[in-house]
Amino acid sequence: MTEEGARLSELAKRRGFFFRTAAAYGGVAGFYTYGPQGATLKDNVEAAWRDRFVTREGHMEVSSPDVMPEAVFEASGHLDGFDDMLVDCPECGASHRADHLVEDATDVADAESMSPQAVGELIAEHDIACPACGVALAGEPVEEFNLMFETTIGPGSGSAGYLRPETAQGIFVEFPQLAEYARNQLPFGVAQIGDAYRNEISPRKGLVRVRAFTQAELEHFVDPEEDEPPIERVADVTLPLYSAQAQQHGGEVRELTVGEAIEEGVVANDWIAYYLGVATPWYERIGVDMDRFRYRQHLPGELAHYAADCWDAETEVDGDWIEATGFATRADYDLAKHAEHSGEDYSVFKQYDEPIAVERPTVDPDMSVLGPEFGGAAGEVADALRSLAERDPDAFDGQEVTVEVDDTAHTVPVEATGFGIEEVTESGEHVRPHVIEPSFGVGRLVYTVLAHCYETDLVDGDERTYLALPPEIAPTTVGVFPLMDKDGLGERARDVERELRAAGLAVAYDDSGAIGRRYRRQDEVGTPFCVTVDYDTLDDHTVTVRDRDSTDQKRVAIEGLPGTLRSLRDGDLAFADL
RNA sequence: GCGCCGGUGGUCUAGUGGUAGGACAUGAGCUUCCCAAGCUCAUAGCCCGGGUUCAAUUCCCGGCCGGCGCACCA
Repeated sequence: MTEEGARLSELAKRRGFFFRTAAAYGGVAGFYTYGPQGATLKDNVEAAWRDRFVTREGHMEVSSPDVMPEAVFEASGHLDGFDDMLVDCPECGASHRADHLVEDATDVADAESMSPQAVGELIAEHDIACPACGVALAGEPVEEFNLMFETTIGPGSGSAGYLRPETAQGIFVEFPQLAEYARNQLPFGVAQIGDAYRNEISPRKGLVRVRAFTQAELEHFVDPEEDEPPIERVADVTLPLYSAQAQQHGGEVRELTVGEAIEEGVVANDWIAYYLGVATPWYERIGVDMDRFRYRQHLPGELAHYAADCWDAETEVDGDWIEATGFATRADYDLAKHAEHSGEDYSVFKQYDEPIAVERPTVDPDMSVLGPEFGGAAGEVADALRSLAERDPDAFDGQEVTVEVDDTAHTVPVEATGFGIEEVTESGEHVRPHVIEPSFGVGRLVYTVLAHCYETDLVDGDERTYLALPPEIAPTTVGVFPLMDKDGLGERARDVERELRAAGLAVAYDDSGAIGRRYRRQDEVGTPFCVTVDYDTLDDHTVTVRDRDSTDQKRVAIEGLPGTLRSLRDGDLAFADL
């Protein structure tokens, strides 16, 4: 780990932001516990997200269980698609995707859907060798590795359940209920902040790749034909865009406004462009250094199979770019899958302005003919006729029509099918919404903010470390100190502390050691303001308020202090204007 | 999952085949009093298991954890 990451994890552990889980038992890779500072910081980031992406957008929020039954992930594709087949080289120990080796060496196109045994046999048949060292891999076991954590629901063997690998499925699966709640009116957005779990092969880099992590996801359901985002609200926001084309041809990040990006077609999807415009000021609001930030478009080969386009918000920490958010278009992939697997209706009914008349082929089979003719199969023949009429009305042009039921052809005189063209009135249609998905990794944002807010400077010749966290997300808003803990100063300071807490402020009280040391303690956890009770306080009921970033102090009357500090926290008042 | 390197108080580290020393931090006290001052005292450590040995924190093996590289990251 390079310097930035090292000093960050040192500070995080020492000051209670985050640390390895269950270190007493040797720890466990890929799991981190947020300490007192970190948990509050994370809460504040989530609150800021909720404010911007739920409350102010008028979306709704849900909270679904972390464990879902197997069927959900069969439908979503995670059960198969989240499964990697690995084969290890006996010589050099390199680990390879077995299905990829087979696809490269044979004309098999979709080895991923085959059984591991079958893939192993193909490796032997085609004498596939280790790409790293050339040793034959025949006979080496092909092992499946699914990135989902499995569990059982209920006693005994129970039924299979999985910890969700993304919070999104908890939204998609409930779509019928949520659409009903939204009174079947598109567009609407459903958000969820919650934990997701992936049994990563190799967790790395502190909070960046972990096995249990918090996502803040928004699924915005839109009518693909009609709905347009309110681009004008964000048209002037500047986006640092690193397009797929730029990545492939040695280009660089381009600064374009949302309006320009759409105009030039750099961001093809207006909804994605809209959310990039919403998100950009938000990152700045929570303390991301926008000079170490970019939007990177997925390369064609990187795209998920359901995604037409995807942009990641990336932040630079330690020389690496961290994927902090994915802005994806998922089209109707998930809703279609759940509709297919569950048999439920994952669409909304869109009423036309005016009902329209349409001609529709219908059949009304004469069962007194079909019954005697086909016996028990008569019902199925009738169904087959109905679906044929829908698909291919021209089939009924002749004297007879033939349908297949269970591989048996049945021929029916057209006049017995009751075929006709009927004029019906349609008052609307079923629309399957498309989904725009901004998906935020909360832990990665917390990590970024800590890294980007880490500052050092000199105060009276002494080096100082402080976290320049925005007051809104700082875990503690104000430190309260008596200049000395005697002559009644401590009691006065306790009064101030109580008053500030009662006003809903996050307060840290500290009376240990010298005043300078207490300032430095609060600096290191990013507390933006400190209030000190001194001898003047006893006479004139004022205190000093000290600003973290400038270390400047101002005298402020105790009366009105809670309101002043709240205004400072909420950004309604700047310290310089005190 | 593989390879290389590593693991000593809360943190950073010194050192050793005979179980450890410092700095910072923390707590108590004195002192000082608006930016990590000083003094005294105190708390606190050799990742886990097995082996070799009279004796293992030290050497060997395995595990766990971490860093880096490879692979992986719908």
